[in-house]
Order: sequence, then C-alpha cells, then structure tokens
Amino acid sequence: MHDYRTHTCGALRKEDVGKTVRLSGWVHRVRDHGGLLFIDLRDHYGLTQAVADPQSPAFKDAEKVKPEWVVRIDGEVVARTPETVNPNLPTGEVEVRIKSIEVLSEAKELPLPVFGEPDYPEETRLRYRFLDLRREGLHANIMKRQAIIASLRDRMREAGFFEFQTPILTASSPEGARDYLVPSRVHPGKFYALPQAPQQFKQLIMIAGFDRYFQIAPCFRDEDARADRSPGEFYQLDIEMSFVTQDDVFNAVEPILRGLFEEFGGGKPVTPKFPRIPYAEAMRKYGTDKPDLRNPIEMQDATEHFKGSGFKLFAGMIDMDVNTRIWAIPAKGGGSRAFCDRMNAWAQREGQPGLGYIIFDKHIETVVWDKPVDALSGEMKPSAAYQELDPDRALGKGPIAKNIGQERSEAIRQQMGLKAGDAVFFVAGLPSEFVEFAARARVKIGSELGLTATDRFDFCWIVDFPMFEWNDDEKRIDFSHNPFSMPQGGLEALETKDPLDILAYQYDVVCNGIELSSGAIRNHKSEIMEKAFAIAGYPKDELEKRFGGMLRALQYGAPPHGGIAPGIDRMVMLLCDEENLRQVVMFPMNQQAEDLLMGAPSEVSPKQLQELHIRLALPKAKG
RNA sequence: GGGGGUGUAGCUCAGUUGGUUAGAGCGUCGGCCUGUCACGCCGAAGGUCGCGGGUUCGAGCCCCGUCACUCCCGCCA
Repeated sequence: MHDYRTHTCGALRKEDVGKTVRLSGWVHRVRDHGGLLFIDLRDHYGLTQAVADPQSPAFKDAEKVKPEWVVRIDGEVVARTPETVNPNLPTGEVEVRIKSIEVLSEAKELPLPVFGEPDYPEETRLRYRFLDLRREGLHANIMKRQAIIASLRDRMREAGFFEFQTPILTASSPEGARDYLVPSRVHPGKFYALPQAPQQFKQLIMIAGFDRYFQIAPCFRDEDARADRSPGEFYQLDIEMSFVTQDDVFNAVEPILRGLFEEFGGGKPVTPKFPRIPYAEAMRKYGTDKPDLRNPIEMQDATEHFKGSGFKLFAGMIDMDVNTRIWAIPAKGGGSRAFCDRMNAWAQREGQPGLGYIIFDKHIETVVWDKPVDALSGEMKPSAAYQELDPDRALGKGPIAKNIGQERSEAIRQQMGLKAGDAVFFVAGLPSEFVEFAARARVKIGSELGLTATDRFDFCWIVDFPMFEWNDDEKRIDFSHNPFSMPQGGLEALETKDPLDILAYQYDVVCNGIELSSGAIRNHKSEIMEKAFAIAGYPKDELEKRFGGMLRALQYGAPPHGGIAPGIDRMVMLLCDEENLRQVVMFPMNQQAEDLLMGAPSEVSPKQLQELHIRLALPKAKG
C-alpha cells in the first residue's frame, strides 16, 4: 500500500464500498459525539467523512486530532444509511470507518479559520497566506485562474500564435511608469530595469520575422496600488502580429476573449460581436473611454434647447461662452420628485452645484364640465375632473420645465425618446470640465433605477484614439497613449494636420466598464517615428538615446505589425466576480508593496551592497 | 505626496450622553453526548480597548499627535 494514500479525499463513491483505503489530508472539522466521532478529511480534491466508534482501537487517537492537523487514515469504505447521506458532498454517499489514524503533522491554534468564508483582516490573511489559500473560495479562484491561463495558451496556439520568452532584466525606459531597477555588479553605477511590458521586444520579434507572438508576460511597474491594480507586478496576455490591419487584430483577439468568457463566465451571456466605438463618440455618449455597456443610458447634446430659453442659468452660460454645452442624461423610470431630488442631493455631495432635471408626467389637464353629469337626474353639477389628453405626449415638470416652457420640454423629450414617468438630467458647462461627473451621474442613474444589467459580459472596442493630447500643466503636446502607435494618415497627416486632430490606430478593449487592454497598430517606419516624437518635443538625438535599438530595427525592414495585451488579472477578476486582486493572485503584496509572508522588501547585508557598489542615502527619520 | 474609513478577546463584531467589574458569536481548554456534516448541551480561560500625550472627579467613548491596515486621488507611455 502507498505510504500516504490509495485515494484522494474527493474520490470515493458508492462503488468503492467494501474497499480498504488509505487517505491523507487536513482535518477540516471534527464532530465529537462522545460515543461517536466524525472527522472531515480534506485535500485539494475534496472532503471525505471518516468515522470512529469507541470499539475501534483508533478511537483514542482520533479523539486527539484538531483542525488543520495533517493525518493519514486507514479504514474501510462503508455505505451511509439513506438518512445519513450528505447530498452536498460528492463523497456523501460513503464514509470511511477508521481502523487507524496517524498524525503526520500538527498545527498550532489558527490565526484564521480555514473553515467558512467570512472576511478577515488583510494583514492576517497575507501573513498566513498559506492558510488563507486552503480556504474553499480562494482555492477555487486560484484554480480557476490557472484554468483560464491554460485555456488562453491553448486558444492562442490554436490560432497560430507562438509563445516566446522575453528578458526580465532589461533596459530602463524613460517613458511611462516608474521602473524597478536592478543594480549591476559587473558594471558599477549601472542598472537593469524590469520590463514594464515586453513592448519593444515583441515588436523586435515581429521585425525578426516570427510573425505571430504571444506570452503570458510578467510586467513590472513601480506605481501605487489600487484594488484592481497590483503594486509592482502583474501579468498580461501579450500579443503581436505581423502584416495586419486593425481589423485583423480584432478578428484574431475577439473570438479568443469571447470564447474564454463563454467558457469561464458561468453561463452569463457574452457580447456576440463587439461593437467598435470611436473614442470621441464614447466620450460624447458615456463621458468615458471605458463605458459599461450593461448600462443602456446614452447621453445627448441638448444645448440648442436652452439657447435663448427662459432658463437663464443655462441660457446665460451659452451666451457667455460659445463652447458651453448642455448634456442630457435620460433616466427611464426616473420621473419622480423623490428620485430627482435624491440625485440632486447626491450631485451636491459630489461637489457639484446640483443636477438639473425635467420630470415627464402624464399629460393631464383639469377639465370643467358645465353640463349635467348625471343624465338620469338631470342635475346640473359643475365639477372638476381629470382627463388624460394625449398618451403620446407628456408634461414637463420641475423648475427647468417651468422656465423653458412646455414646447422646449416636449422637444427634449422627443429627442431623448422618453415617455411619461421618465426624467432627464442635465449637466452644463465646458465638456472637458464636466465629462467625468457626467459619466458618474450616468452610472449612478443606471444603477439606482435598475437599468444596468448585472448578469452579462458586455464588450466593446474603443477605436480612433487621438495620437496626441494637450498637456496643460507643461503647456506642450504629449503622446496620448502609446508613442509607438501608427498615426492615421501616416507621415502626411503628421506633416499637414493639427497634431491634436490626428487619430491613431490605437484601441482599447473594454468589458463591463473595465479596460482590459490597450493595443495598437505600430509605427513601423523610422521617419514617421522621428516626426511623431518631434511633435511631442523629443529631438532626434534624444529619441536615438532612448529608443536607439527600436529605431535601428525600424531601419532594416520592419513589417507592418500590431498587437494588444489584455490584463490577465483583470480578466480573472471579472470571471471570478471578484472586486479585489488579492482574491485572484496566489501571493499578492499589500497596498504598501510589501510581501508580509516572505518579508519583502528587506534590508540586505553590507557585503551585498558593497558588491553592487551601492551606498545608502536614507531619508532622515521623522521627528 | 494628499484625502476618507477602520483599529475593542486568537477571529468577526457590539459597547447608549463620558459613569460600577468592557460584552456576544466563532475558536481554544475541560466535562457530557452513538449519526453528525455550521452537531448539541454545561462550564472555564482569554482584554495594555493600536500606541503616546491631553481634557476631566472619572475616557473604549472627547481633543492632539502617531502607527498599522484599507479604499480613493495623484501616478499607472
């Protein structure tokens, strides 16, 4: 018989009744009835109930075991009587009658229970991550993560991609995030950097002629953490393809993402054909470049309706500044005073002056009869009654409606496609200043009114990002996304158009309001790269210094190429329905970028520093 | 770097207007219990109320400082 087990704790079934078996695992729960003792034995594969009675010579040993001890149990598989079957366990039709039990490893009193799934402080969980990982929910998430990654590898290979590794110790890139630096022992005073992404390497792989690359790529950025953003390190499904247009990238990646979400999304429907929304349109309709399309609300411009209107606040703003815009946010089913006031109060809490609205009520008017109401009695009884005049119309209510009048209110209602019982909210001013709030109002209205679906994966491509943007702090033109993107219109556009009007073959893929990835068709011509960097204020020698390798590669026959890099952690979070990365990463760091289990970062010995030619210049202690 | 939240038993939390000896559930320990699977019942141990200072006759509670964790802003080509 094997030293530790003949079966796993998830294996035994009714067919195994009568077998003598050996199981090893952790003591999950003990239920001691005095005359009868149950031990739930757990391993990776499942849970099996073992039972000891006082006649058994093992009873005394079995009484001693405690939760999370590791034990080996020898015994006989017996069928449970019908009334004692546990339908919640795959092994619930049988149990193991204990013949002998041996303790392989004891456990101290637990700092956090493995049994059950309540919340525990992050610090404890991270310090005892190995215990936390034994718990069912986290264990399942980590297993799902590895299945997702395995599936991605299969799908990528099936789609004709090849997995290549790229260096971890590489050169610092001055663009983008803060680098993690690694001192060089051999070259005093010089440093490697960990890659923020294999961006340049994957382009070099294309230039080297390998045609289709992917990698489950570790990326390192020394930036502060968020709930959905690990400090330090994370993984991307890094993809690059040669001789492709933007459409080719979409056509390659979309089925992989859709298939993945269909496979692991628990049956939630996935967008059959990802819509492609230009950046400018997304900003106009949703106020953001990562819209949650489960929320059906689309904003519209309603400036015209307020021009010269009796609502002096908005009309005045329009007169003062031609760039003033009034955006309307439709709120189906939001046509109640209580709801609109609540939204207004919310806006004020958010630091806004308020959130103007029109409520659309039923088109009802008071009608006075001066004819007999009761024909039989003939009694003359002038009385008031209400009549719904026109079910296709609605009556605008609220201060704004009062000031702009019914005609303009009705025009707004028709433009927004609203009915009686609905409402519309307005944000006013310069779009650049209010979009962010408008986007939040859209999200708030959608969720408050229950308009936003919760049981779907809604994908879209955001396309046609601007190549450059105005950096108002430094009063200069910046790259708005990736400096390696191909501008639409190529060199000619760069030479003739206003830089801020130039679009790039730059795209994002968004799911449920979460940006999964950016990607681009790359700039494969050195002269276009030189021109683009010149517009962003980098002279040629600067470009040479920073991206010399890349620039050189572009001068020796670079194929047109492009790619994308969806974030693995975020996809797993979506598929595990988790809000926090720590629920889907095996050994995460805390928000201060510390590994509490291993004790990283840590001080190193003077000898190590000496070898690296490093002397510390520590900040003075506070106080 | 900045803002918010939290910090009370091993764990999750309650703790009234500042007022006697700071409570509950889970866990731990002891006892009882032959069909439980969140077993049940009885009992016990377990507290620097994050830390330091202040106000007060009196502070878990109020004030100041500080630390830790967390969420957010900045940052993340």
